[in-house]
Amino acid sequence: MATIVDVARLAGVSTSTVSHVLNDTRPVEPDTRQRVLEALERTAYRQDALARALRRSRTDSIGLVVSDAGEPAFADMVHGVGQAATRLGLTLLLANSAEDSSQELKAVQALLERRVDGLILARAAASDRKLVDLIAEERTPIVLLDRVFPALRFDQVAAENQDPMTALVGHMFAAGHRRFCVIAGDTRVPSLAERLNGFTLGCGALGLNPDEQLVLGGPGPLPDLRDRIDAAVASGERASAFIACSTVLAAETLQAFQAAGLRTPRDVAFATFDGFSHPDLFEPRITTVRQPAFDVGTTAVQLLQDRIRAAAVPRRLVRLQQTIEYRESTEGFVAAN
Amino acid sequence: MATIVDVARLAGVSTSTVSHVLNDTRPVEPDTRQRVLEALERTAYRQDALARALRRSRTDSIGLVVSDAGEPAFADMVHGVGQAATRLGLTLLLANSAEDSSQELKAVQALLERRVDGLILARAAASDRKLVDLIAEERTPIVLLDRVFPALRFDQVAAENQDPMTALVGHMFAAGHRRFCVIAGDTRVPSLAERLNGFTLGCGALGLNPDEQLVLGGPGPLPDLRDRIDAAVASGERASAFIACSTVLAAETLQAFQAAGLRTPRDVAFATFDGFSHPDLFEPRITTVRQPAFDVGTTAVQLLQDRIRAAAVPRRLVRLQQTIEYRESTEGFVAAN
DNA sequence: CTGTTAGCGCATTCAG
DNA sequence: CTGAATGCGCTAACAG
Repeated sequence: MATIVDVARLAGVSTSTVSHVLNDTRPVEPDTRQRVLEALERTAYRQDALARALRRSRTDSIGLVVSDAGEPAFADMVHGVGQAATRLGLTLLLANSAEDSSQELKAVQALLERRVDGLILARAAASDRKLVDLIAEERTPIVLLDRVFPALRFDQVAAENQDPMTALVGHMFAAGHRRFCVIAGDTRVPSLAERLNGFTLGCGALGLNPDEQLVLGGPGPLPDLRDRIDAAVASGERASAFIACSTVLAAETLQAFQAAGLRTPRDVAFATFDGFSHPDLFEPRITTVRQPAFDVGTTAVQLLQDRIRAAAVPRRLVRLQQTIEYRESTEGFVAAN
Repeated sequence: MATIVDVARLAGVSTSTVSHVLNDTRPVEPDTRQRVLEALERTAYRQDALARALRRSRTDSIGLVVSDAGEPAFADMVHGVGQAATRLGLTLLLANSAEDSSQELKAVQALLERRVDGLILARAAASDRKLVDLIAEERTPIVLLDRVFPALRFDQVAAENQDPMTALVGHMFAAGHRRFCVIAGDTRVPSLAERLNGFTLGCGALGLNPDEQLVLGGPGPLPDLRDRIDAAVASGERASAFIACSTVLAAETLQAFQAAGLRTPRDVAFATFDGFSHPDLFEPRITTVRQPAFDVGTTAVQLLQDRIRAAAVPRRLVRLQQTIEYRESTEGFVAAN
């Protein structure tokens, strides 16, 4: 590859002049500029972003590490981050931790070694203690995505989780439901904990006996989750309404329904967070609390960019509103009271 | 940040020794090594991948540019590429061209400037002529993903598209269908052209009159696609079987069915390529030609890695088999002959 | 308006 | 077994 030296020699100027026409960073006499331009052309010169970054100590790149690219909500966030980055002329370095704390730590270190200008991080359910220490001391700007820890000093973005859940419970209560089963998953994940919290609050406000509500999940992975759901579905005291707190949990629940020969909404009411694609094309049509995942992604980039350009701006925690898409799966129940 | 110089000073050795213990690239006396290790620890040294790459002229990173991260098949491929890259210790730089030729060109240039060791490229439907020239002359290894151009000299990976379509037509023919509508989309995309080709071949082999088959699509974007589908659906001479060649085309088609009050398979048979997630959880259950998208991604990385390590290996074009998942949407038709 | 030069942080050759 | 010195390709003082 041709370097700036080759170009300078061919144009009969100094490397500094070449650099300055490349970056338009100081005035250059029209005809010398012209000569440089031609030399650039003739040598098929391509800038070396590495050398440039080393010298300027800025890479114009940002890193993104997500805990689970499999979930559709994350896929949309990644998409949003990518688009926003492109729009700002930033290259995106992507790493997937697959919910694994050691992979996550390695990924963050790798991105930091590559001197990304900033980092967007959706922490795994259980981060390595080292990771927490590492990012706490890190000078590179960091934005937390989706999995929000208000106690930490970072800029953060996530959907509003608690209130929509409360509203959802209210909606189903109004339809006559009194016994709920909530498939909560691993509540070490903040978004899931917030959703469960909204559930509890909602029940309390409605005067429901919390003990009668079935909660599947807690602070840790639930290896026999599917069995637990099956049991809840088969129970003689079965809840009339089921709420899944994420797409994967929803899929498990629907499978359990199917295995038990239950249909929605005929036999049970059902609603989920995040949900599936094309929800109106298929049956059952499921009431879904939908987060603006793409926008969560673009917002993360925005926060990061602001932080990169002005370290002094106050820390921000942005919550984006979710939308409840009401569909048939929560309709048609008649209270048995 | 501490540099190698700081570490060397603290350990009382030369920078070269530090470098050698870091990379384990020449023998070092046990106790000097120990001193270096301690100094590394005390300074919280972090290697600078930029400087390292500049010096070694290798970045240990690969670039991926996809034409449409929205399609679920691409999302899976990205996932596969990411996982394979991680496994090989490569960082992934991701860019999305959004099917736009100028964005695509810019993305490729940006990645090349960052001196990726290799590039995986799912070309947009209509690439800029400049892009074609650029990659043709490029020395950086390149692998073509999903959108395959056998005439080009690159390593390439894609699913087998033609045969499964032929088989699918045969399956539906056996069920009694004689009039097909194929929603083919933009046939400048090789995978779509191959699928359409398989359709034509399949019809020919079955003695079907090609003129009676309705083909929606061709070499270019079809802006009024949905209108055309609606017309095909409303036609008095409506086909009894519809085949969509991609997920987005399938979604359009299902919407058209819905708008016309048609149900699958009661009123029309339907099948699609790529398809939707959780196909057995929802109705209609759609016969789907499913490609191993994740594996397509990992294979691309494998080919690229081989090429990076040995430029002389012969060029390879890998086709991965698709699976036809037969479901209700193509059952239950009784020939009207 | 332009050229000379000193590093950015590291790997690596060459001496010792 | 170790150190000194060079340069990867570029930007940005500084000097003219």
